[in-house]
Amino acid sequence: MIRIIIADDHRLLLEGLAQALDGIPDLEVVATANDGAELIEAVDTHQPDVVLLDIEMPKLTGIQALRKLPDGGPATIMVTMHTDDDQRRRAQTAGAVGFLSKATPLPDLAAAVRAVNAGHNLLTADDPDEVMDDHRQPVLDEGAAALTAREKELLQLLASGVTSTEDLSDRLFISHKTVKNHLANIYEKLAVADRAQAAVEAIRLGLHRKDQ
Amino acid sequence: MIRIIIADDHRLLLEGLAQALDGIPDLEVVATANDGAELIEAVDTHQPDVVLLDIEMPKLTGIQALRKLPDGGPATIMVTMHTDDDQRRRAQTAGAVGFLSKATPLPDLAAAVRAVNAGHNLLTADDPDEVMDDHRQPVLDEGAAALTAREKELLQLLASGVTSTEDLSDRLFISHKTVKNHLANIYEKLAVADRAQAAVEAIRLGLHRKDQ
DNA sequence: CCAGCCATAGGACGCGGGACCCATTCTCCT
DNA sequence: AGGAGAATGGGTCCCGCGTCCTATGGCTGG
Repeated sequence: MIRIIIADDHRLLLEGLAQALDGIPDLEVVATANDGAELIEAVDTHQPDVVLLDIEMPKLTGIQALRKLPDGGPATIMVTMHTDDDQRRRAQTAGAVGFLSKATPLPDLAAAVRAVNAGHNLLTADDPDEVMDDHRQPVLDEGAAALTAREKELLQLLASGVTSTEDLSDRLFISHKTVKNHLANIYEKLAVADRAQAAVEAIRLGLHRKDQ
Repeated sequence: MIRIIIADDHRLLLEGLAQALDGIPDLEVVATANDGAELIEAVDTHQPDVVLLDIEMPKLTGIQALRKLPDGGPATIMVTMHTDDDQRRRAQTAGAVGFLSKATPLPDLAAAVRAVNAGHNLLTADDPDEVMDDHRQPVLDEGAAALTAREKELLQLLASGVTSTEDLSDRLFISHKTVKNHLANIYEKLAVADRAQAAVEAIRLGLHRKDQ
């Protein structure tokens, strides 16, 4: 479990990102900070593995806060609105080991967090993309990866509250028997015993939202 | 359930915020968009109740996208980095009914979403703060509010994948019969038909993580 | 004090769900 | 050409689940 602190003065980003990262199995957000001063205190209190730090912040800017962090402290990734080579250099000089835009997709951020936690410096690496790729992990476990398209459709319905064989067969335009066959296959792949457990698992896997 | 679409080119904010809002029982993020063009399409497809729209976006700015939305479409709240009276006026002229900084705390955003969904215009209201305060608490279904402590315990187990009457009675140290009585009461209060639907509903209500 | 609610427990009943069989048709990959 | 897997549909069997009804003890508020 990688322990993370996020610092950003934009609370919507801060609170949203905290919840999103917490939802990733191997990541844990132990604290959040609204400005540089709070960050210094939170790092001291919680001793995180990784810090995500916004460059633009009131009171103490990200770079200033970064300089105040102890040597040998947490690996720090700067997060910024506009990517700017000049700021990137200053971040590196101040001790950052990563530099990402706020336009980065969430899985990339997660990969970067794992990479710097493993000791990599994404700012000095020969091939940062390759380092990142090495720390991507499949979102789904192997059971879920083996699900067919039709089985996912059925799971989506289950997770949205369509639970009876009758309703499922109506929605999918197939017979009761076929629904029960699909369900039996799903139970085996997800290692569950009944449709209630399958629904819970489907939601955990994020299959309840949007198609595909 | 208030159906929401979020548009922002900063994916960390977009994906984080989407997950955070989805965690609120009466809110549902039905789609996200990375730019104005995607937003127009997503609104057409999903017909949301409320749109959260970043002002600064590539291709089509928030204001431009807002103008392209149909009259009588979703209530739109502009979300912006730097609060700027000039932009606020332009947003209002273009048809926005709310205007918030990205530094707004999450509960305030949720309150604003509920307020505009209820027909309020936060830009023209006499006392916007009072309108917001009136919508601060999530409107939980009355059924869920009527759940007893024991029923919530049972629902937590259900939502964590303990689904058979046998397992439930073992975990709660009560007889099979009592479990079935509790379940029947839960079904009535949540207006569901079986334990699979109850599990889905329990997760939606946020009863799956930590106690209380 | 007693009415009302909650948690507990039991009995009886009918239907649906899950387990284990099977077959057919397609598509895709080798 | 052949094989693997996916999607479809069928049959049987039995236990579990959901429904209805009843009952008792404990707590609480009017």
